[in-house]
Amino acid sequence: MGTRETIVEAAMAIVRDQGVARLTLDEAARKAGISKGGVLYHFKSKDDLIRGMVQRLIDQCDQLNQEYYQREPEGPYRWARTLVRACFDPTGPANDPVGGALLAAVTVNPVLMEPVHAMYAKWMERLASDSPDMTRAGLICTAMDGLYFQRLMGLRLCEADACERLMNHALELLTPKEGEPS
Amino acid sequence: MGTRETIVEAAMAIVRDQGVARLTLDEAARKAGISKGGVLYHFKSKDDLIRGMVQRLIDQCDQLNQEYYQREPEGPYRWARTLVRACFDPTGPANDPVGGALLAAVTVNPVLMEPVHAMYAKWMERLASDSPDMTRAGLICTAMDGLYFQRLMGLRLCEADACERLMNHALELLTPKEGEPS
DNA sequence: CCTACTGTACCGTCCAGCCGGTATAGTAGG
DNA sequence: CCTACTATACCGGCTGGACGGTACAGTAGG
Repeated sequence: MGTRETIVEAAMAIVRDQGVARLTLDEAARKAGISKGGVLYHFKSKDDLIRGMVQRLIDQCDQLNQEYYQREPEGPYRWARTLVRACFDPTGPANDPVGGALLAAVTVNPVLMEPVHAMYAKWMERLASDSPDMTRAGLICTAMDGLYFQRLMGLRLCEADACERLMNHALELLTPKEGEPS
Repeated sequence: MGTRETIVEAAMAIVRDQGVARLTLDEAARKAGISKGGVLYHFKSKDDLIRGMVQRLIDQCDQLNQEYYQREPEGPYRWARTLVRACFDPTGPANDPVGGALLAAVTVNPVLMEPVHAMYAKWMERLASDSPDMTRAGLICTAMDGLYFQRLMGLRLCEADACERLMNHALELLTPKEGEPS
């Protein structure tokens, strides 16, 4: 694995385990097993490092969504269903406990959120492309954001089984019944 | 208004207008029109100040929920409907643009989240007390969290009208139809 | 030797928390 | 009424440490 990736990985781990405040160049270097100079060689500033973290998250999400999309049967709400399934992937970035605290790090510098905004816009576009009822799809996907939020905040509302019921219920709501007005 | 409240108010404003990173004792003092010493007289540390902010948020939420609960007709999902309505209150804490960035401030010190956890637990209890289908209620309320998350992150997915449609759709899903199971 | 990369030493800034001080009000004893 | 003492509220300078960023001196592989 490239040094760059190692550093990003280390930075993520720090945020996850110790909170955003603890993310410093020194600490990231230590955790990555190199020196601060090394970190600053690869990322020319702390903001730059955070940018790297954000990009990584986006890439992971994109990849995961792509995979689930392939696997999801065609039909209405295919993208919405994909998003739901990806959100519950136990290995995905959404389930890294407090992992996305990356986004919290971003709170410090809102400008760094722009790539995320772009990602969201893309998702919405996809969602709109195959959702018979965009309000319905939006509501369900917003619930997925809620799940993410709860994880970020350390709220443990979903025990494993309640979690699965939640997912199934969301999917049900995205499966138009026969004879139901779209 | 007591000095304590003034300080909390000032701190909130800073976080809302300038981001968490800008929240310092000096700045809070300046904005509140007193000196740093004064701030530290009322809150013995920065963490303590943040604790005060969290408490204020909780109190506001509680009050808002109480109000909406009174106004909400009896019947199944009364609490769930209350939470939905409160979430869309334009003057409520949930709609203070980026206001809840308070929670982001908290990201800095996860320990300070404990009161919020307690609040959540109470909400869940209430929710469970009058929801025929807890999975349904949980999903909808999680969507409300998602809304909050999107606001925190500066994602503007709800234009005013889409927002209203979302709320109505959520309420519909909490209004059991005649002849529907459960 | 040169390029890519890593390590170390250091600088300037910022900030939390401390502390000594001031002002005001209340209270008690004589 | 006056003095001594105490409590509350607030002020602002100081300091020690942390952190981002720079400069520069290696060093290993090609």
